[in-house]
Amino acid sequence: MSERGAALRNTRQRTAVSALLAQVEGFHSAQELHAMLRERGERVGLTTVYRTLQGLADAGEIDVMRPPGGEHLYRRCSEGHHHHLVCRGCGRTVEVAGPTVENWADRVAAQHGYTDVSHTLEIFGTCPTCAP
Amino acid sequence: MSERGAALRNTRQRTAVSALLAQVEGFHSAQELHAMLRERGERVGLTTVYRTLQGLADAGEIDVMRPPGGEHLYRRCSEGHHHHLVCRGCGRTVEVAGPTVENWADRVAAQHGYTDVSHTLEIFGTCPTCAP
DNA sequence: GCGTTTTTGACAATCATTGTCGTTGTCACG
DNA sequence: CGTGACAACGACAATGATTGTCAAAAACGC
Repeated sequence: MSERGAALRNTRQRTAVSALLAQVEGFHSAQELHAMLRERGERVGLTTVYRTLQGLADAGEIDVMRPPGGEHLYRRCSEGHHHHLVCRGCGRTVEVAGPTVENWADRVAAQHGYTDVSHTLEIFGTCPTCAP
Repeated sequence: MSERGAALRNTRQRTAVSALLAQVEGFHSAQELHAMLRERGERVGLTTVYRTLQGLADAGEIDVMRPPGGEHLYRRCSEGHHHHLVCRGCGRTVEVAGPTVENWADRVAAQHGYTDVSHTLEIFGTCPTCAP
């Protein structure tokens, strides 16, 4: 077990998960994605779906959101750093980029002497469609 | 104040949890807090600790953080809205308030027609002490 | 092809959190 | 001060997402 380059192998399952993520909209839980794969006739184990998603998340190819509900949600997102504006009602998600926040967070952290800074930010609200 | 029906009753257990939170520093999980109460000789059920913490969180008297690790962490914080700058190494936490972010988040949400906006923000970094 | 190494996947295990429900303590009102 | 209604407690069971296990299968380099 060398810590050296993982050298990820191309497998049918990994391809299937990536392909699925490229097609679906919005956030989905690992279990949902697993169910979708089964509907499509792809035989992929739930364990593998979890591991593949973790790998993709580590590689920065997908975003992970951990809503209060409990399940982790995954989504294929645009490359750059960004955040999410999520509707409480229908779950519709908008990607938002904010240099303002990035700078602010970095500056505040620096003021306290913190280095190697990262942050997580989620905005929740009610979208026009779901408003009463 | 109003008729807000909760009508929370004053119980020994609730007092104990509040008192403990007023004394400890930093974030602690429900299980940790429960263990501390037992050490102090307070007999409080784990279920009650969970429910009390939830109640306090709903009432806005404590903050909840859900780190990737999985456990929910609770902490008694200052009243106003603020965020946390947490050290990855030692967990030391600094409260930071940022009108900048609040305004930005509200504005962005409004631009997309979202109402009833809230947000969560955590900043992670390495504090001076833990830096190499 | 061949052997090595990674990956897979069915299943069990983990573990924080929530539900249950009979008992107990509080508080309001008489 | 007594009493009754009802919230809160708490031991335990249940839930359910995620992770660990490990033999079997697949991929890749040669």
